[in-house]
Amino acid sequence: MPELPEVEVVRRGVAEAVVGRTVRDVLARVPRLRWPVPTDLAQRLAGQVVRAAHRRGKYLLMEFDTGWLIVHLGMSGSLSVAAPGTPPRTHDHLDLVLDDGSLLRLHDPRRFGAVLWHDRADGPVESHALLARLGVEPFSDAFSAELLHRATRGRTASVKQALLAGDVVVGVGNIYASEALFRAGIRPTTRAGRVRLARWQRLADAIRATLAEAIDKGGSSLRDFVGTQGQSGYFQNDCYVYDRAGQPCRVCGTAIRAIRQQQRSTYYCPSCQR
DNA sequence: TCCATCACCTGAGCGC
DNA sequence: TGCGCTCAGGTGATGG
Repeated sequence: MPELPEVEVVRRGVAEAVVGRTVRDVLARVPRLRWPVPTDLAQRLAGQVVRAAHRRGKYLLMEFDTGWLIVHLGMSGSLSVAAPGTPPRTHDHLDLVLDDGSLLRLHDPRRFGAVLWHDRADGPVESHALLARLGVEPFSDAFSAELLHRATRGRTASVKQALLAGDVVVGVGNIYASEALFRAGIRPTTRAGRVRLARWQRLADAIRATLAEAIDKGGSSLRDFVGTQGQSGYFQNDCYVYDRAGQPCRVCGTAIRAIRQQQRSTYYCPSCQR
């Protein structure tokens, strides 16, 4: 499922294949995904050039002269470039038809994704309701142990829940939260408000390292994710704990434990993580 | 303000 | 083989 690394891999693919190209048409095959798909996308985008591909958290932002196409891949979404005339498969919900007839195609079986439009006349895209409340980017200068420490004082939720909430740091989903907490040696159930600054420093370093490594490996393909050329990622081969319940810890050999937190699976090593 | 829970959705996997 | 159930999980809405 797409987290920050997967969206970043997609963004790079879109930047390479689509930026600078002109949109000829938009074909939406479903009226809504998580939210209604704007019905006037074809009128808005036909004849417009894709100026840039940005990412904010797990949102992909395709910039046009008049605004931004906001795409969220949800849990099962993927974007791929298809040859002209390629017939849609089941769950191919939306095509951007480019000037040469090739297609930027959104595939999303679970339909938890979203396609939205933010008009430039309504202000910068960062002011969009879905983006305005997001926390800092983990690769930005604003991201630090001090920020994490300060933002979680007094919070009784678990440290993993604090990472997933997205109001402090963005882009860390269920997989990478478990992996980063393992690398930092912090048990996921620890109350966020009781984590000391030195441990936040280890966690901040681990978050950056885990996400960077995942991007280098093309993301994770644990279930649905593929890149814009249909390629799988390889990070899942390097997971220390995620989806490894009962298997020996790669560091100490202790059996990896699986628990439920807020209806989500959490994996950790009871020996390495305290 | 913070936190927990629910809802949305479909495919895979499992037991019967 | 087919049916029904559970699980997977990102995130907004809701209520305590």
